[in-house]
Amino acid sequence: MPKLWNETIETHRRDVRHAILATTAALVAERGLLNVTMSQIAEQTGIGRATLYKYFPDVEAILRAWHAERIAHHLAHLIDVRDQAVGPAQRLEAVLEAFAVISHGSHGHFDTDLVALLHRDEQVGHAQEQVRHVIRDLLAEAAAAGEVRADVAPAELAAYCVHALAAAGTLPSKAAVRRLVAVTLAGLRPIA
Amino acid sequence: MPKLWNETIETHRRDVRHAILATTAALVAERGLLNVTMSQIAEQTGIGRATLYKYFPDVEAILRAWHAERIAHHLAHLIDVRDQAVGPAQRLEAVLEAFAVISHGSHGHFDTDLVALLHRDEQVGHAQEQVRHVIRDLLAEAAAAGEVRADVAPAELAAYCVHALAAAGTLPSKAAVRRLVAVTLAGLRPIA
DNA sequence: ATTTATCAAGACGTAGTGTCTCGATCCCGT
DNA sequence: ACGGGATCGAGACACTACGTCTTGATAAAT
Repeated sequence: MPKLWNETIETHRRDVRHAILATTAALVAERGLLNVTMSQIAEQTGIGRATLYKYFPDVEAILRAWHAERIAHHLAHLIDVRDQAVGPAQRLEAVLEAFAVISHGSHGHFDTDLVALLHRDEQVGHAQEQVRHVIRDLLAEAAAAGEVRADVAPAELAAYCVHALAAAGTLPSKAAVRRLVAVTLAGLRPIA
Repeated sequence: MPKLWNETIETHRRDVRHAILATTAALVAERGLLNVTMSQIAEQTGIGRATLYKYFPDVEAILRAWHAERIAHHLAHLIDVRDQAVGPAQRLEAVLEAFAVISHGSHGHFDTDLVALLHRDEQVGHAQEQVRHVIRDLLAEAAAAGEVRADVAPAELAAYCVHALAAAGTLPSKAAVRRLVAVTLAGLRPIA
């Protein structure tokens, strides 16, 4: 007897998939990456093991999908924040602040380095690159406007921003996150 | 027939342990974190499975030990670099540069975020904290000398440095690493 | 109402685990 | 050189998880 039926087959599939992703992330957070099995995931999700295998071939595939969804969500949010700001420097600052808030909320839960730990999957790396590209393009705009240093390539500055703001996950408060953004922006300032 | 005997029992134990750590890290790099088993590790190391279980209870314990050794090695190196420099700003710059070089060499191979991915082990986190404390103390010295901004706590600035310089693992060249260090240091500069 | 899709329990063979035994080998201390 | 102690690996054993398959039940789609 299926336990997760509600509307159409399509929404049902989406709901099951989402439940699998959410349950897996929770199990990994609770028990660690190496101590989660397909049997546990099926049981905690409330579906059969055979059903789980119809959605994903293994734990690694589930984690990749979970990560890709989170990155896509973050990307959409950052683009939204970018589009609501005006002026190169303001847009950059708004996006970096939003990124830091995201990092702060995730508390470093394998958000950024999953690619390295799941055998360097190109798809996962690609999703992260999209976020970096948004930031790189904003840096290029701000550099062209003379509001960001132009002696370092925007791609390198984007890597700096993404990693520096990942520290937000280790900070205790929103105020500390704002200071981190200010310090990061200070590193981008044009040289006098 | 034991395959790794040479000198004393103590050196033998150390050699076996080191071989296990090195083989495990290589297997993880090759096959990914979730696809490495105790049976594979024993086989590739050239020891029996029962022997492997005498050294470590599971894969996670091996990875923790591997990580702790690398952190200890990095820490010793950073302290050495620190002690060879003179003056607060010079010592800070020297240590940050050395840290960036280490990050560059590791190419992000689960060096920094293993703690988050292996179920938040306090021991692993503690080892990383020692590195951060060295940098934090250098920041405090430099701030007291007026060479680093004092409006942000040294612990927060240390988190910023460690994460920003972790970007070195994604950079293609030593020159890019040097630019990253310069950008990171720019973020630390006292406000005019 | 019929067709199509999804489902879960159970079975099956496989792989890996974790522990134990035992004979072989080597280091250590005298 | 010898006896004692330590380590070793192969194999056995019972267990867990896997990955696939079958089958009858349930639900959506037409």
